Amino acid sequence: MPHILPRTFYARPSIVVARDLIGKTLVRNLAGGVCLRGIVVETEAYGGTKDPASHAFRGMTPRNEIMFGDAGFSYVYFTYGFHNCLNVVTGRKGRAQAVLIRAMEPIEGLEKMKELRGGSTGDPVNLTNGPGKICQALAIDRSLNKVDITKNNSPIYFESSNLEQLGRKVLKSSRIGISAGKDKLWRFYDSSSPYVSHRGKINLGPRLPFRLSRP
DNA sequence: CACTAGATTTTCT
DNA sequence: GAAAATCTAGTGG
Repeated sequence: MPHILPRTFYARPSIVVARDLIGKTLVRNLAGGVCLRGIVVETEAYGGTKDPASHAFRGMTPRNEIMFGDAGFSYVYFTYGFHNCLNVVTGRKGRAQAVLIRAMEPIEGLEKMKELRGGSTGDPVNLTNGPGKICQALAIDRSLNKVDITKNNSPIYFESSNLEQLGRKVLKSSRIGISAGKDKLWRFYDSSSPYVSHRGKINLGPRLPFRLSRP
């Protein structure tokens, strides 16, 4: 039986949480009882004030304040004038660690996701193969910043998945889109998922068919 | 398929 | 004032 990931899951180093979130289910409850779900296939870990790529590198600001709080809360930020990105706060209070959710495989509510993404996106993979795309497909914006993601009435939470054990191979690489801290291999992804972002540049491994075709 | 320019606005220096 | 944890459309091979 799937269960909501508790705060103890998040209260560990971001690198561990990022790795363990691969294969978990991201659940987004919309108003009106609509539920959207997807399997997490790509994440990135961000350290606190010691990580030059982290928003917390230069200390606490109004934007990153939630990173300095307890684990198990959302950190949603807006960037490049267009896009929102979803993170979960991890580690011990004050450490300011977080994990960026970069890609997922949709498993429920695909029609609603398409609609939120503005209709056809060409290749179905384009629905959720990037941090900005996930937020658009799941209707996530800054109004969902600082949300407790360990409650079953939360608009966002993660749960354990029956699909976790389906032979996923988790690989790691340097993080994407950053200028400092590229030496750290803190990006984790399911090597066989077609939904992983930046395929072909960094990712090796075969592009398998849609995972939903599996039992 | 590979590469890049351009969009657009928040955030912090 | 500059940079940004990105995306899309467009070009060229």
